[in-house]
Amino acid sequence: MANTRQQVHEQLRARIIRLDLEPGSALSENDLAAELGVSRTPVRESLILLGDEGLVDVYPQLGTFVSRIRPADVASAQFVREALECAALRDAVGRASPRDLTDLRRLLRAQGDAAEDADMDGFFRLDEDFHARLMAVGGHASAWPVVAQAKAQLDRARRLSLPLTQQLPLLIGQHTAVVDLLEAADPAAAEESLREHLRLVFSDVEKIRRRHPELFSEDGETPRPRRKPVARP
Amino acid sequence: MANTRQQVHEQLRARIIRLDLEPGSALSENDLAAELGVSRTPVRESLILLGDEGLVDVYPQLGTFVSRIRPADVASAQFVREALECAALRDAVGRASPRDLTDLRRLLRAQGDAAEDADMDGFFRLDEDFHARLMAVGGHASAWPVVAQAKAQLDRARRLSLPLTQQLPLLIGQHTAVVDLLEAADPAAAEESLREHLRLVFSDVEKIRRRHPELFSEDGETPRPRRKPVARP
DNA sequence: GCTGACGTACTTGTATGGTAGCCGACACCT
DNA sequence: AGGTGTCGGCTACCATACAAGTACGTCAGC
Repeated sequence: MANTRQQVHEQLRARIIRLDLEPGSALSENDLAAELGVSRTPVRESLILLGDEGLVDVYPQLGTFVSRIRPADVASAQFVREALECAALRDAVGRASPRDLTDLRRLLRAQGDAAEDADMDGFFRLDEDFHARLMAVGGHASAWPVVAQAKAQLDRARRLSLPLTQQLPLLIGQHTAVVDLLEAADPAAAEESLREHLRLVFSDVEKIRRRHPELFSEDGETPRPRRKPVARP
Repeated sequence: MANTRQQVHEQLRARIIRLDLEPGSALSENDLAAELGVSRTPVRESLILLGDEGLVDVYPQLGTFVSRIRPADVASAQFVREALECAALRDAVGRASPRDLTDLRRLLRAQGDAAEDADMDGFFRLDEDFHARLMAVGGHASAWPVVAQAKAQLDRARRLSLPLTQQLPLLIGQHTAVVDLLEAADPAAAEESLREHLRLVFSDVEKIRRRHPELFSEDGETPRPRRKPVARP
């Protein structure tokens, strides 16, 4: 990719979602530009886009900060994701070709392998591929970016919940159930199964919130972050 | 609002949706900066955001153009809007307070007045208010921006269909039906009524496509637009 | 008349300089 | 001691300069 801005944007986005950049930490245009070996311009433009996605908060003349996870945003993202994926699945039932089904089942097997190897990054990618493919089967691949943007808010917290590795087989089982019901052409049951699966992710986020409250924004908190104090002589 | 970028962004966005800036026309950073009396930077940053929304297409080293309406994008936007608004309406049934219902009915009356006065801009605003309020009643006000972004693709074409003014009472009637069924707490009928309403808008876009094909991107069209010829001496 | 090379004018992309505003630290006054 | 004014350093914002690239108009050559 020739475009510096896109490179910076993708890299920062990945780092934020991986929690490599911690919620609440400051992001200075100057520091990032120096660290990445580019000028401030593409960094700044990337931060503007990330602000639009809700992944960073920009306070003019004060600083840019990795946004803390806002419970209201999580609920909103979950609503968007659930509504879109379930609607797409309803359209997918009856439209799935044999090729679609074999591809989906291949993804399921790959997820099983990744779970056995404890390959978290691989499992995450395959999970994303699975859900994207499901929407594509319904003829709504072009709506996936909307889901992906909403998902970003959830994935930051989910990444922490996976060390509870014993859940992986459960997730794969739910995926399998969705595919089975899709093949059986039972729209209502398929949708309910998918909804249950997505809601499980939601409750995971709530668990993480209790275990890592520092990643979330308290309700009564002042929205204005503090600048880091200078070193005293 | 002190922020120049936001001002430029909102103004350009409004102009594009109003079709004041015609699909396919070139937008030069320099020209816009001169016209608006600001430098290239805020203009450029606005164009990046508009590109992210799908309202302009940026071709590096070639130019930036108001995007033609892509039928695939219209279908995608319609899917997103329908899924989200219908899901929100399902949640709204049974939650609507008397205050919600009176506010909604006040909006309906205002729409009737705007229709009588042939106040198109006013009717558009009230239509937007109505749908936003409907989602708020379901507790999903924060998901409205997602709908609004999808709606932008539809509204560009809709603006042309409204001179068929005789449709306005039909739209208001459908709005009224939704509120009636919401008050009657009939989720299935309310959802079906809203879906029919949204689909009508969708079919309007198709009508406009036949009457104004120049606003839409042909399927076999080369994606690379031509640069405007220079004046000869 | 037709074809192909080339120059020019335009575009967006990137880098850098200067400005207004905010916060924290600290001396000073009450 | 508690409040207040000022100063310094930092920030994002905006303006501007430079670089890389594309397409069109021109014109030489056939």
